[in-house]
Amino acid sequence: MNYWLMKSEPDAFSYDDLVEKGRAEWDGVRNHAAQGHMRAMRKGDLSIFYHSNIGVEAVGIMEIVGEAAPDSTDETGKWIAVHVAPKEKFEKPVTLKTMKADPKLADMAMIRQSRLSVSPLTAAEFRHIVDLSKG
DNA sequence: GCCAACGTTGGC
DNA sequence: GCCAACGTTGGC
Repeated sequence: MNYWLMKSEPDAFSYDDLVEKGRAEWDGVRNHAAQGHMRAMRKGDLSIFYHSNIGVEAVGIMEIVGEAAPDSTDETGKWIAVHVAPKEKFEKPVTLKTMKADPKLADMAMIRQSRLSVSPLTAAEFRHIVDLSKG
């Protein structure tokens, strides 16, 4: 099982939007590094849902429920998307500030390369973020 | 193939 | 709104 972190601007698509839909295509990713990570995702993998720009915090966990398939919003046929479902909303979001200040998270791919919209997490990083969300 | 110009992302 | 990081485009 692998762990991931995926970003979305909440005014475009928030964790609550995902809860409401029950399942969604994670589309619109147009970056090769991010695409590579999505291709490596397998059913049952877990991902942190992160709100960029507004909130700037990790807000919950989602599960990968559908592996790489053509992105329905892409007409070129070059890009893929995965399907995700909500798993657990954090009681207390974990802010970027908190993550940046935590030495256990200093090597997080997203912190080292802030613009990467889909990034891998180690199991330890994932568990630590979940722990932080419980206060 | 190099690199400058430009566009986008995302934190602050 | 500003700016840094980074990706893409296009001239040469």
